[in-house]
Amino acid sequence: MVSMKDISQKCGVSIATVSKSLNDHSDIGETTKNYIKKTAKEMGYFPNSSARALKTNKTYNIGVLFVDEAQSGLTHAYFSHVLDSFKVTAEKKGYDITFISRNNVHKSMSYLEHSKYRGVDGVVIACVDFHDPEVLELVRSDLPVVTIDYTFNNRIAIVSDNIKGMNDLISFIYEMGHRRIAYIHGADSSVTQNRVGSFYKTLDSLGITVPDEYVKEGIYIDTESSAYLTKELLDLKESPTCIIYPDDFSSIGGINVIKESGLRIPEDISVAGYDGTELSQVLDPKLTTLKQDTKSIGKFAAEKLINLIEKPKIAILERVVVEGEVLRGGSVGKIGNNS
Amino acid sequence: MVSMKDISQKCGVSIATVSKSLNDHSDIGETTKNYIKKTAKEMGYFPNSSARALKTNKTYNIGVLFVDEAQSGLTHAYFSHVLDSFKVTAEKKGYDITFISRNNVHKSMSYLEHSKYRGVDGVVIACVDFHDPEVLELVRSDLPVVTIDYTFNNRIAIVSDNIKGMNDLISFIYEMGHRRIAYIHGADSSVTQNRVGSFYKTLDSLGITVPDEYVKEGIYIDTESSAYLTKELLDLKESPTCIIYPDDFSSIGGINVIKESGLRIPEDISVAGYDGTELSQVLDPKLTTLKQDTKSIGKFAAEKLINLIEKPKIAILERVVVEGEVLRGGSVGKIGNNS
DNA sequence: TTAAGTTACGAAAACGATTAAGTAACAAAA
DNA sequence: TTTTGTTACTTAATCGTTTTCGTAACTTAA
Repeated sequence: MVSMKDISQKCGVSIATVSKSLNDHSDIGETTKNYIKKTAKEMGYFPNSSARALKTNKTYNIGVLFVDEAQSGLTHAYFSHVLDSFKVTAEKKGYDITFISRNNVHKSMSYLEHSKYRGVDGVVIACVDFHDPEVLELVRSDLPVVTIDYTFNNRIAIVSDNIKGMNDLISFIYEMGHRRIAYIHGADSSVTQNRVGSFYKTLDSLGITVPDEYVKEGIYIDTESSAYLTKELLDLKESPTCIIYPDDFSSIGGINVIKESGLRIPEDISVAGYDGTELSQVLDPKLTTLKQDTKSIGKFAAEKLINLIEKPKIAILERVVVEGEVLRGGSVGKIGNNS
Repeated sequence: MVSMKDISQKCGVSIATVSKSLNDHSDIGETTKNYIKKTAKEMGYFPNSSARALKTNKTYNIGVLFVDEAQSGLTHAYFSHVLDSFKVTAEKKGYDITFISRNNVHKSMSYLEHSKYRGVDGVVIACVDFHDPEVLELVRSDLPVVTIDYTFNNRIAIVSDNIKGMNDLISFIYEMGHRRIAYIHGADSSVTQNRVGSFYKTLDSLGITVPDEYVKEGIYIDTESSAYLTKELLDLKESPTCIIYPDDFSSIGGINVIKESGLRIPEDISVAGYDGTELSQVLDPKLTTLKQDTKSIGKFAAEKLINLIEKPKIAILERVVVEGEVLRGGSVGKIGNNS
């Protein structure tokens, strides 16, 4: 690789002059500056990021920490969409992204240590177990951090509005005439808590009391549990007219069970998902679901994090709440005037 | 961060001694070595990767280049699985991964330049347009490279065995009694060519002539085109008894059309996908598909690339072909003895 | 006793950049 | 004319490592 030294020799100036020219310092003459820039380009110069990082303590690299219960890693539908948007936004601002993990050969390296080792300028944390001591260590460190879908006291957070999301979803289902609404939710987490809380609150404000049997704990992205729990719901004396699933994918488990028992969707029973993945829109009938705005979430996360990195004084500690949108698929049907 | 300097002061030795101790050089006494290692651990020392990279020209960082037609980025089902496996394997060997892209703020930076700028030790290339001049520049460079699903002359390649895969898939379908088999394939690419080629060859060797109308060019991961083309197939005077789709996801488009036209799967018509994603296994009936061994592909890619990086002399130029497996779902039904 | 060899460490240069401080050369002000 | 101020550079230190080359101190062989 061609270095500043090479350019300085070719141009007959000092290395410092080259550095300052390329970084547009004001104390270099216009002609020299242009000449150097031109030769640099001609010679195919690109800065050595390691050298620059060593000196400036800035890597233009952002760490991504993501671990989920299912170890689905990058294949996680929701996260991969958020990450993709994050990546695109970050790259536009000159940042690359690197994964922070513990698979590392340096077994003893914690997330924080890994981050410091790589010298990332900041870290985005998503979908992990936020009670993990190592995650807490990272959150409490002096590194710029934004969290996704979880809020810490002194950290910027980007959260999907699960409360409004669930409220909107249920309101739509209610408007369609449903009064017996069941909810198979995912494993316990702050996201789940918000959704479940909102589920109860919304129905309560609509004057509906939810039987205990209507709320069941399932597993995210798991069709077996959703299938099993759906059976339980169908076997109830008074079974629900609509079932909400933890997410789009797991709704398929329920849908299959429903069809097997000879029921039709939405004529006999309605179903709804959550996430608004591509999948939900190709099912037949289309799945009614709450589309989380993964694009905005990823974009905001990147913007806020980079802002925090570059202007730590000005950056404000905020909690950005990103609203979703109800996708009114045909899987939730209209029920007669039995208001 | 604590540096070698801090350790050297605490231990009363030179920086060189610290460095050599931590790197297990033979010219340091056992006692000193142990003492230094112990203090290093106590002080929470971790090497500064930038400094090390600057000096050694080794970053323990691998670049990942992935661009697909659909710009689906990380959300690409096949690729995200391959990448996840790649990532896990690489991390186990102490390598982190960084994405190589062109979204970068340094607009003029090519893939190769980006790679050199970041100083990645090697690059894995997948699913991109392998005719892109920039990709070629990278492939022809002096950087260690492995490609996935495409073979260059002087490069290690890991390829999914699309020829055998399609052969196996069709053989199974044939065994189930099908003789009129249609194939909606994806956009042109070497992967597609292999599959289509194998499709024709296999059927030919089974003594079946494929009518031109049975082979249609669709789009990967696209349900609209698969739906549209399925309609065309159903409208034929002599429509196929089985339709193979570009991939699992797009098969849904076809399945919906089939159901809408009142046909049952597999009683009236059979369908098959390709990939073997989770999705294929939760459809009802389960989709018959060819499961590509994404785990092995990612793992091999990482292993071969790291081997090439660490032992460039010994590493052999090979083309690793990874076989898939037919998942015999219920979507392909048995047809009577009309051999 | 002396030469040669071994062991265990240190000094210093180098990787490629950034930047504070210094310095010529020249112009403008007093 | 002298002082002061600009402008346009250069020098040199520095970031945290690695590594080559020395070099004491001690051991062994002659």
